[in-house]
Amino acid sequence: MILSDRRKRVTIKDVALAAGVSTQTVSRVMNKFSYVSEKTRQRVEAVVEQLAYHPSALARSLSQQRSFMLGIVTFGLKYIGPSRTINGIADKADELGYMLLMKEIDKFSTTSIDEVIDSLLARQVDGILWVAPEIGDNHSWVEEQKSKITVPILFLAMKPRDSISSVSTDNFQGAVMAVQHLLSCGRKRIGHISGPVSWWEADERKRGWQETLNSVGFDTSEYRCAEGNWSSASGEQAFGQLMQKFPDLDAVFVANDQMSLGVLREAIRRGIRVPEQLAVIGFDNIPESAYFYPSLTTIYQDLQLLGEQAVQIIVEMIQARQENRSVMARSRFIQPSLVVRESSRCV
Amino acid sequence: MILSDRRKRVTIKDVALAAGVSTQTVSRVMNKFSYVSEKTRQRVEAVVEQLAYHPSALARSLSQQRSFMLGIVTFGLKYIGPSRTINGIADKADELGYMLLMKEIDKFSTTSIDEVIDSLLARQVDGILWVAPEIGDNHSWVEEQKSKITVPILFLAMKPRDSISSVSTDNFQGAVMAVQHLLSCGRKRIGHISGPVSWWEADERKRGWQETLNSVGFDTSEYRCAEGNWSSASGEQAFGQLMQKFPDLDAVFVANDQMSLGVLREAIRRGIRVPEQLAVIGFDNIPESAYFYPSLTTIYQDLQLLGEQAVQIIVEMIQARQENRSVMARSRFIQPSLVVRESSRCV
DNA sequence: TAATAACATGTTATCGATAACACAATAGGA
DNA sequence: TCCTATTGTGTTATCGATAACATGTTATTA
Repeated sequence: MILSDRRKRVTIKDVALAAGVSTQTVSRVMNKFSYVSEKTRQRVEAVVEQLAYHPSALARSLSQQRSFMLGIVTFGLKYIGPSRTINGIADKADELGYMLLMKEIDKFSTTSIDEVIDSLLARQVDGILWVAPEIGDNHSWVEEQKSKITVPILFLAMKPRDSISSVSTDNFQGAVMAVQHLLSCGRKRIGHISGPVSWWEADERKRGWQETLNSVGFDTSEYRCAEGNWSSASGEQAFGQLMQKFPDLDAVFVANDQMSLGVLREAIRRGIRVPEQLAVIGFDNIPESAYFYPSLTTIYQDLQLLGEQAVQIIVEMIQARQENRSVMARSRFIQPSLVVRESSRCV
Repeated sequence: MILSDRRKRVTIKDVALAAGVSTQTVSRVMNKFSYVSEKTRQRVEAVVEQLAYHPSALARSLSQQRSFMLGIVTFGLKYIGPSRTINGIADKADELGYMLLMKEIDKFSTTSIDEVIDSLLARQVDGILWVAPEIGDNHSWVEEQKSKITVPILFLAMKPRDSISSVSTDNFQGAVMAVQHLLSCGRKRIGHISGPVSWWEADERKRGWQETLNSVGFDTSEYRCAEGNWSSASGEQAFGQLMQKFPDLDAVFVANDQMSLGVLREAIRRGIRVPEQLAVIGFDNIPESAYFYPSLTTIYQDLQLLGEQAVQIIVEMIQARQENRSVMARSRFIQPSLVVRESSRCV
């Protein structure tokens, strides 16, 4: 057992030399396929074992022009949403043999977006997953720059657009379900606390609330809505405003669970009994929401699944491009579901 | 303006050819340093601009034997803790010019650990951050395998060991602060709901509770402790057990905020008034805890900072190795702090 | 038995960059 | 003026693998 210099990595040449074959043969053994005699194979494998040879994925990427890495662009990793999604991405990527090259962005300036994409492309990622919310027109660059991006790119939680692929939770439908549930419990005056409406997701949820009320002929001339910023603090505050203007509210659909928590707290402070006087329904189904007081009815969006599907789809796109097939860009939706708990018990 | 084939990447050769210089000169222009005449520089830069040349970081990594990538090994990304840490890591890495190559593990078998490390090394990461909890002896491989890992490695949240570098929150000290706070409020019968004690972090928090009570001469012959699994459900259940056995409890230190939420809920169910009859203190300071009912006193651990420091340290280790200096392995602690809220108001 | 297919292996070029070295051309100092 | 140091640029080798091609050896088939 020869111990070579610790610092130096064992290369395919070392193996070839030690086994008395060409590097090409070693490469063949490592990658299966192609013909190698049993005898040679065993000899090479023995040497590989002995020298603890591990091929350089880096060199392989360079020569194959393929890295088996996915570029992940995220925003707001400290929040639970993105990290759940990443979790699903990581699982599926692992299963399909891809690694993740991550880059977090903290703003949406054109230059920073350019830089991020360049840095991923420079490392030869095979595809890019854009895991960042659509806020205002921060996705407008997509149309112009799309042609410059030389690898498949898939957007998560983006408003559907022609000729761009995306996967999103059906926020609109989720909101519809929430409001229908409240209606079915006999609630008549249903308010809404939205997320920042410049966010596409927040806007969709709001639209779902509004259109559902319209569709059953409810008066929405009075605009029973306040805007928060996803935080519990903002939920608490928005609910205060709402109650000030509409003391007769008997239900509120809140755009996420964190804000719902703020609502519940403020309700207690004001002596409003939930659900007797006021039904509350959230969105997301964070694990804690089952232990709020009262436990929170909410719309469950499966972000883990979203991440998994995203990887599945982008890998298909990568394979298609590899085989020179072209695939239709497509926008997909994942359906959320209703989780009924105490905060909306029928009265 | 010549539009070349979309598919083909612009290489240094294309630039060299177009500018009428050697590739080496282009390389010199791209990397500053070294002598290039002003005239040549401008000509090359113009061509770079025109062809939209972006150097391949991949090729550079191969030839420089340096990738400016950090390997990140995580566990339990779906929980908020790890993702907060990753957030800090991502920020600092970006600042220092590193990208993150992520790999999530879901179990701790020796083979899977081997595989993970190999896959990172195969891609030539410059260093590895191990962002996974120490559970039982799942870190025992470190001692044996350390020599095989050819790049610096830094562990987060690991029990200090000689000749291994780590950064952790001082869980013991956090627990001490929590219990001292309860004592200073005049609480006499202080229970504990721990995390899974096979986790080093959980064990440290428990030890802090125990030793603090011992140090002030409190009777700990009665073992006022129950074990949870970090979830709200387990907190609720553990608290039930605890009250069954020790109905006279006047305070409880809970090993994380999620479990505390379960405790608060169960306390309400049992008609126990918090904080009048029972003080509750958690650990972590998740954003929601300020909006629990009552709002939760807790120990704040700055995971973001933990991540940032980790990157800072590993980059120093990388630089040291690059310059062939050796650095002492060191275990570091980050101090948590006490956040007082309603759930422990003095009576 | 000769032609052909399947198997087995080696050689050379390539992926896209940088390192190391070589060699001019200029500038400054003795 | 000659020598040396500083600049500026090109050439060749290298990083660690695979692709493409070439070639030799068996086995199969007509």
